[in-house]
Amino acid sequence: MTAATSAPADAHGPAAGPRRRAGRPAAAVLDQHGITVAALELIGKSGYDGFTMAALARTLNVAPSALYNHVSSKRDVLVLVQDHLTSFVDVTAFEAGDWEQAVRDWAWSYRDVFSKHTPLIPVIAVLPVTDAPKTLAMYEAVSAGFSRAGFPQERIVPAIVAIESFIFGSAYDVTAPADIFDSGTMAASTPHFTAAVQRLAGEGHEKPADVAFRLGLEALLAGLGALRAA
Amino acid sequence: MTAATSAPADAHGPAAGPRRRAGRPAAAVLDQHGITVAALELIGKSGYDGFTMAALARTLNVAPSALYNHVSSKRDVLVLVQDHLTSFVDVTAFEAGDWEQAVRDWAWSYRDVFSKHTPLIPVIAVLPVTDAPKTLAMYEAVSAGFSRAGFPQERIVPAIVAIESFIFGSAYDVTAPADIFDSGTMAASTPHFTAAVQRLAGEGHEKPADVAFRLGLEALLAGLGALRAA
DNA sequence: ATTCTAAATGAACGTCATTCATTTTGTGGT
DNA sequence: ACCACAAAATGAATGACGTTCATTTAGAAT
Repeated sequence: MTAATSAPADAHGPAAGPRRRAGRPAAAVLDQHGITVAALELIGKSGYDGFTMAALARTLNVAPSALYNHVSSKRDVLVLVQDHLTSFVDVTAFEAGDWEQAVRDWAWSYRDVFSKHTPLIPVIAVLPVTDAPKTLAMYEAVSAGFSRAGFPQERIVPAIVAIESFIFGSAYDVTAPADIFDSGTMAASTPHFTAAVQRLAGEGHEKPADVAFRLGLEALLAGLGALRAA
Repeated sequence: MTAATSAPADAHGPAAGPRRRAGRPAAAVLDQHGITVAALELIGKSGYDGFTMAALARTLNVAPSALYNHVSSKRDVLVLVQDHLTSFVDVTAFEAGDWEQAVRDWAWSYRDVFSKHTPLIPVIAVLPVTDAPKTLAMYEAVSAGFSRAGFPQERIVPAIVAIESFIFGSAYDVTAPADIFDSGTMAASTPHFTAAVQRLAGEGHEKPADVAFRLGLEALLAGLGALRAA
């Protein structure tokens, strides 16, 4: 039921060599990687509304039903895209340098990647890491960094989950319309909120979503950083 | 395009009295509030998968097309449900008592309400407050509390947005399967992460999502609380 | 009684994801 | 070379859905 990426083909490297037990037929016009790349490109061009199995098949010059030899559902394609996107998240700062800056770089990068792909968030959030190897690799890099920074083992996963939750929520925030907080005709009945919103508009030219993300992230960094061993 | 809740009927109280210009016909079997309540009940019974316009119409003993006299789309119904649910979020602690405990109560309550309604989160996150009066009322109560607690005006909205982002992300987390972090066969290649996950399982009996939420929320409270005036 | 109009109806439509029987096409074994 | 196998591709069909529209219904105002 929840078995994502349960398609027939193996999920090893591109050139895995002859490995199958029985006869290996057909020129293989299609494979999971090709589908993933085509899907990502299609999403970039047409957005998630234009992303249909039919449209995906068309870009691959293939019948829609052919896709189902390699993926078991549209959700499966989204899982593949999600995992592929995760490899664009920058975790290099965890290898060297201090924990705080590493988390900062990672978090901003993570948010930026998925703010253009918010329809994937409901998928990511409940996806077992087994079905997403590159995502798992990201977690490994991050938890290694936390461990090296002196984080108590039993707090590492909760801390990562907390930061990730903040990132996912903030990714949505990026997509919100600029006037989302305009109270319109009810402004009179919401004086405190309306005043706070007005103070916001006058501030610097940084995007509101970025201001909120920075504020929350720095607060999290300060609060979580205190957990590290001296 | 983004004009939610653009249905013909007024959105005032239930008994708004005679107000219309011309003749007021029909016994009005349906109205927005009735639709909202029925939708919420249907979602509770059948989940968001079972929530179709046809099913909603059936519970109201009405043809599906009749719904479109009161709402302009299915998304519109979700907006109504969202706003209705927001009235279940507890903001009472902001009236009296200290800021930190008020935010704590609010945040837990907010997360608990929407963790059972995660399909609404993509809707909420980009919805102009004008289309959601009860949500606006919540913001008013919260920002009043922030203001009273000595928060600088220009930081109030970003702080609320940051906390809300964390709450939305955490709501998804509640719905994640228990074994989401089980690395399976790749455990060997992810030693740090696997070790951290194992430390987690051994800990107390509190649900992992609750542990992460508490950790992140307390960190946010500490970090954001420092912004208050003395 | 006539008229006006919101509300309800039922029959469409169009879009999708998905399934299935069938055909195609290399490859490995003989 | 030939055969048999099985993965891969095809095209038609299916079943949900959300939504639209011409038409009917029925209360309220004049």
